[in-house]
Amino acid sequence: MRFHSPAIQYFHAVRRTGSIRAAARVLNVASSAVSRQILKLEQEVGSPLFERNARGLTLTTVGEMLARHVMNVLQDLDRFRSDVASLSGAWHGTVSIACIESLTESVLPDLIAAHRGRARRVSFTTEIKGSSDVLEALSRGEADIGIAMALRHPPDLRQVALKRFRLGAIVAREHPLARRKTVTLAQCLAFPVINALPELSIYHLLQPLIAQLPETPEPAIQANSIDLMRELAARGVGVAFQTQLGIGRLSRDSQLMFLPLDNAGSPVWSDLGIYVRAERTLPAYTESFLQELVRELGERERRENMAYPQVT
Amino acid sequence: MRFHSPAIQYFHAVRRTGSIRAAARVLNVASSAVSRQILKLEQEVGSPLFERNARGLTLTTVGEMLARHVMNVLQDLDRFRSDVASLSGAWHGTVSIACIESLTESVLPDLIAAHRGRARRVSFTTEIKGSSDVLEALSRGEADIGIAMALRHPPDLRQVALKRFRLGAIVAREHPLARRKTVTLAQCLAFPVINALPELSIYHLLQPLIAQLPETPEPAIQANSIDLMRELAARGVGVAFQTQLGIGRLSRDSQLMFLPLDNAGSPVWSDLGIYVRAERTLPAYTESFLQELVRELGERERRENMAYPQVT
DNA sequence: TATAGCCGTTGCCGAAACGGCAGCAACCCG
DNA sequence: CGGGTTGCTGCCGTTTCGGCAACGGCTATA
Repeated sequence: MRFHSPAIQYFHAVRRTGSIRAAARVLNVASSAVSRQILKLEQEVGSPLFERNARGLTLTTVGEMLARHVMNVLQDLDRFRSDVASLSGAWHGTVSIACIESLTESVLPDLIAAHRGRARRVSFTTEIKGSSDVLEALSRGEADIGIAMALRHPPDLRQVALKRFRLGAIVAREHPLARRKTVTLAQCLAFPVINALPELSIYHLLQPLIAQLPETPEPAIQANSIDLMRELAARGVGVAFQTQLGIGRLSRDSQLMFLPLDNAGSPVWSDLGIYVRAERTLPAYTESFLQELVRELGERERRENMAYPQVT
Repeated sequence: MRFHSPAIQYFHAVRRTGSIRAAARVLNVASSAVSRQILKLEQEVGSPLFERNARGLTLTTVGEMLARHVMNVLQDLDRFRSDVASLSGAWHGTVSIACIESLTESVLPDLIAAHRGRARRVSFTTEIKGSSDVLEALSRGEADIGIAMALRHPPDLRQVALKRFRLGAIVAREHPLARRKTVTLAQCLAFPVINALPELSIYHLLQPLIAQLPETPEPAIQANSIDLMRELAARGVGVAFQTQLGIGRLSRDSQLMFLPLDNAGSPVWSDLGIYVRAERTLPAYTESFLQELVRELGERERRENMAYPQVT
């Protein structure tokens, strides 16, 4: 089912690999063929699509415009294929997800496992990244669904849903703070603290609040792995910060306590956004998973807000 | 700039013309070439795209799916072209509008004239149709922007804006009703009435209300032209029904009076929707006009509601 | 019932496009 | 200064495409 001119596919491969010869290897054709198609494209558009650097190709402005068009075409082709397939009952395809780390503990594996139980022939590709990398991967067409901190998102992405979760302190069961219902940031900083590095978005949530405090002691530990921070907190090394989403299993085992943060009487929110490329209609199997994801996150949001009502 | 395989373009032409030979004439190629491309497509998709009737071709279910994909591709190609053109400062293209008749008197000509004054190289195609035909033309990709009564719209269309205008009685200045501020339907029916035929959406707005009345006299005149109804009302032939949008000039000349309808104390609304194909990003010049259209209709809605406040 | 006018499809053949191979100059890095 | 890479370009066989003419199927009209 390859009814689009080879130039389209070749251009797409060259953009992704950043090199004509590399693209040719991926496509299993001679590099000369790829080179010629690119040149032909540039002639028809009437403007160069790539800047030829010594070590590969970079998109020009016009090239980026064409890349956007080609991405729309190829992604819509995928959707068409899945539409035709689902007509004959065969539901198969690959859902590609880019996601931040806080969902790896329970949300994502639970959902994927459940979905695979129902639709065995739908496979998944997941990639864990930082929030801004998630959005970037989505923009570049390397993922279908993106889950990230709800920052300002580029206009070519669409925010499907926005769920807010309370940020809280994570401490071991034996920790002195563990018997409190809520904690303030100042109370936490009296103890050794496990801080996130700037590449994690928790850093950007907490930093403004910490900066307001009169004194800011050195954190005991800084890390860029949520998993590591969680495990450290469970061993009583210090106080970590997370939403409850990220500590599912250890919380169920009662090894970890989640204490909602109280910032001058109001909660500290961590906004989670679900994103999709705006100029695109998703294949049926992807759309189906997307809706389950939104429903599940909504459910967790609801449950949390019942467990820790907003009025502290 | 034809970097999509000929099969795509041929398929599109065949779908629009409903015949291979007709498509070949439009495309300036031999009919055999078109036939072969269609057969090749069907082979690659693995399923027939058209049903061969004695007098032409009709899309199958799979064919409709491919038609949707092809439409997305070609419309997005248009947008890409306009993006490239606007990069070099040249803003040109054609905005294609499908619209119901009530806007032909002032809204549409005013807007188009103003826009052409600013962007001389943007041309327009307008087609006046009934509401459901407007939506259908939009779905088939025969228009970029659709303006129609806000019925339930198919899921492949997106409602960009929804503006509501008061439905009113239109009478000549000398008409006995002309000195009233508002009128009820019963009051109107005491006089000769110019009714819309079912193909106009006013009919479907008024019919339910008329049916509620104890007696429903025969209308004096039935017509399917808003222009004609307006001119008849101006000549004192009877009472017609319209929104104020459709009677601009004659109203300015004070030949016609607009009397908002009062239905048991509440106004009768006529909802106007602006529509666009959902799976599509508009070219810059089209988007620009669309925004002016939405702004202008919003402005008219606001002005009307000030002239005839909701509380009667 | 015969016929003229559509329709889509198919063989045949020349023309155009495509892809593979090998070799070119330009560049980076050690 | 070589060894590696990059993209580009003749040359040539293969594939694809399009035009022409003809065929069978169908409809409407005489």
